[in-house]
Amino acid sequence: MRTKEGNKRQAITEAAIREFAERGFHQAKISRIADNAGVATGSVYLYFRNKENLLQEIFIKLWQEISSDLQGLVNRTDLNSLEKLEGMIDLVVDKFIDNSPLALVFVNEQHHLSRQDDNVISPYYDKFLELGNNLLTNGISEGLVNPNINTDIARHFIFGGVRHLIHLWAQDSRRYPLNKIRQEVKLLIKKGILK
Amino acid sequence: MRTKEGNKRQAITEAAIREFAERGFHQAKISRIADNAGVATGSVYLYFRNKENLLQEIFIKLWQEISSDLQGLVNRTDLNSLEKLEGMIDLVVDKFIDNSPLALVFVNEQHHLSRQDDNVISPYYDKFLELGNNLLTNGISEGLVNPNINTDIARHFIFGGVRHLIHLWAQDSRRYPLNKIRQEVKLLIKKGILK
Amino acid sequence: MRTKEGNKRQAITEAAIREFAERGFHQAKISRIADNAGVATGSVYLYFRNKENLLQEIFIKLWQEISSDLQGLVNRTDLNSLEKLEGMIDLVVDKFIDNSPLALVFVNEQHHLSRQDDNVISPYYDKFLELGNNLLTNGISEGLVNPNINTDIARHFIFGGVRHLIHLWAQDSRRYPLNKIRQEVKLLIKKGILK
Amino acid sequence: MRTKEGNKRQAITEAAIREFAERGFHQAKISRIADNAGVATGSVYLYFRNKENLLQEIFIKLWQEISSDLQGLVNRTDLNSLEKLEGMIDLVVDKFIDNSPLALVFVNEQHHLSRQDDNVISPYYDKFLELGNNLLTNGISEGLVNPNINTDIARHFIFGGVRHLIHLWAQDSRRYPLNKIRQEVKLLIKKGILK
DNA sequence: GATGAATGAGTGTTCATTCAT
DNA sequence: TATGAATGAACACTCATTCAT
Repeated sequence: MRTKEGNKRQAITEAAIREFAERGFHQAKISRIADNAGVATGSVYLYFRNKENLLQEIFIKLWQEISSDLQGLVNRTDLNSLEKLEGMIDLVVDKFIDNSPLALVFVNEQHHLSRQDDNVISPYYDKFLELGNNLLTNGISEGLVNPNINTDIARHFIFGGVRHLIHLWAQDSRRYPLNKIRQEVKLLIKKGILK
Repeated sequence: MRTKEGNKRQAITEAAIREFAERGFHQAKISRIADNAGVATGSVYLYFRNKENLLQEIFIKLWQEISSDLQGLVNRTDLNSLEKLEGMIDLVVDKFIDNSPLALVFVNEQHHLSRQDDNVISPYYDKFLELGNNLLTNGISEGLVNPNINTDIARHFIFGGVRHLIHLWAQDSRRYPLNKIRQEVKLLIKKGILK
Repeated sequence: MRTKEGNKRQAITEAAIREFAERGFHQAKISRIADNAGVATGSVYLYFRNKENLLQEIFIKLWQEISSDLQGLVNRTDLNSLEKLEGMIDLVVDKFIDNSPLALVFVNEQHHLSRQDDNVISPYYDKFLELGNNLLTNGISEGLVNPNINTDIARHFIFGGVRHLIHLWAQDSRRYPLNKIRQEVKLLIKKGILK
Repeated sequence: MRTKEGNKRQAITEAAIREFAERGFHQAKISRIADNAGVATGSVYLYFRNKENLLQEIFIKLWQEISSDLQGLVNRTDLNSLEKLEGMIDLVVDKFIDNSPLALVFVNEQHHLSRQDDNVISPYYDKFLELGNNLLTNGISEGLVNPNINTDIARHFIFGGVRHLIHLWAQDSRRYPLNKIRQEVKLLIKKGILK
């Protein structure tokens, strides 16, 4: 069945996410993506410059959505820094909860992009992590966060931990349910690991 | 420059680590690895079955060393669970501290191997993480660790956080010095993020 | 020179026959076949699975044609066994008479295929030789053929003799003209070697 | 076990015959030949110029032996032309009867040599076939052989038939016992196929 | 816009041959 | 002579990308 006109770009993107998730960027074949999207091989190149760009666009869209959601979170005045930090975690988790292939791409293929010269997603990424920093810094001001921690490192530690747990979920969603992960991470942040 | 006899395997391995770190597995060229190792292209195949196996052997050696160091740590009776947990972090950090290309390979290319049928490193990996679990469980018994945490998730959270920080260091060792990372991670575990 | 559209498979096949005839299977280069066919190297793989399969398809086509011609011969009721045996010789000779490279491939490369697991041509080959046996057996019944001969061995003897003579012709068509070979073989079969 | 000194050349030759018979010239590996001969890879090159030459020497030795035996046959005065023709068949059959790998090499790999510029075996081959011609010609003079046949073609027909039957034997010695082949071929020559 | 046949650059791997020991 | 580790040329095959239709 031919995909509805105008939906081709979307269909290609979705097929690409599944292909990249399943095989990794280099084993992914444009022709298979096209097949699964219900379009001709050549049509992929009407919407995307090349294979690299196809991956890039997936990340751009993902980060734009995260970024947009983030804006709403930042603007809320009814939440303190800790609650906003939790909000960030929810936001990321919710982004993947019904799209585990996207999670696998997010976790496994980001380093392909950072290797490129024109790292178009780093602005989003940086902004995201900068907010993490702000929240931790503000949290210190608000007396919520331990003032002895290095906020730069702490945010990356949390990001890395969450990223890895999302990977586990995407591979084995039974053993590592995303909602349990979300809950446990918040607990770890709030209560710490030690007694 | 011809490499000293008997060092060829080692020279190839080291050149491969640099190549894999710099370009990633798929962009890595056997001929460039051979060149940089000072051997002929064909010589790579005297020591390694194929490109995949070359990567695999790098991981096997790395995990064997970690595993061996781990054994010594486990057997110590002068350390409590928390100290052993810190020891695990030191152990990983020390493994990479003078070999940032190896760190990049470790962080970026592990998923190539897990995709393979004969995942020869997962026994090491599993054992490593199992120890993390044991230490957290024992830590609870010893009254050191917060009994409300899910130890399975917590160990992965810590592993992911450390892994991500090592990646940052390997890319920008000035901004993220490994010793600072080590110190901050221990602090985060001990004191938690919140006040 | 670009080959007319739709003729590519045919052009590749013909170039392959010439290449295999001239150099033998292992010295044959896909890139040279493609060049001589006026197509790109990769295009060979649009039509043939691999080099082996390219040879195989040449044999399949050849044997299918022989098999088809054979069917017509078998069904004729106006010929006795001896005349049909002569018909088989004509049939084989006519298959090669304007295609000596094909003859060389037929004679020199058949053993590559028989070495393979999926010997797709042996059904044709077996059927062909089975008919030889039938004709000799019937010939005995009809009182035309010497009843003391072993028909199984005799058919192979004739086949081998013809095959070898075709080889000679393909190498030196002046000294061993195909029509003369055809005529002499029939004479040898009919009159025998001895007086 | 190391091969007795001075026997290395022989051991290599025998291993090569087995290897060539089993895999064909191009799939044959020098290193495997050396292994099976109980010598080092490099040692093969002490006795043979290269792989091609190794095959060549096998054929030279074979044809020299045939040639030598042939000499004895030619010189006999107690045999008529027909008996000498039968003697040629016996001579060839006896050459292979306890060495079927050699037969396979003889049948399958001869065309590798003819492709070469310096066809060192063709003198032997030509001499052998020339004798066939002489015997048939003399046979005509003696009133034994059908004077209407083309002796040039007839000798090749017989040679090709015998060669093909030897191939069958080498592949399936039960179904096509060499002594039966010998007997049937003589019968076919003497009595002809037709009644 | 859409197609998919055609392109051809790129590379992992093999193995005959060499040569330092 | 003998070794076997080392060499490096050679090539089948893949697949991202193009372009005539």
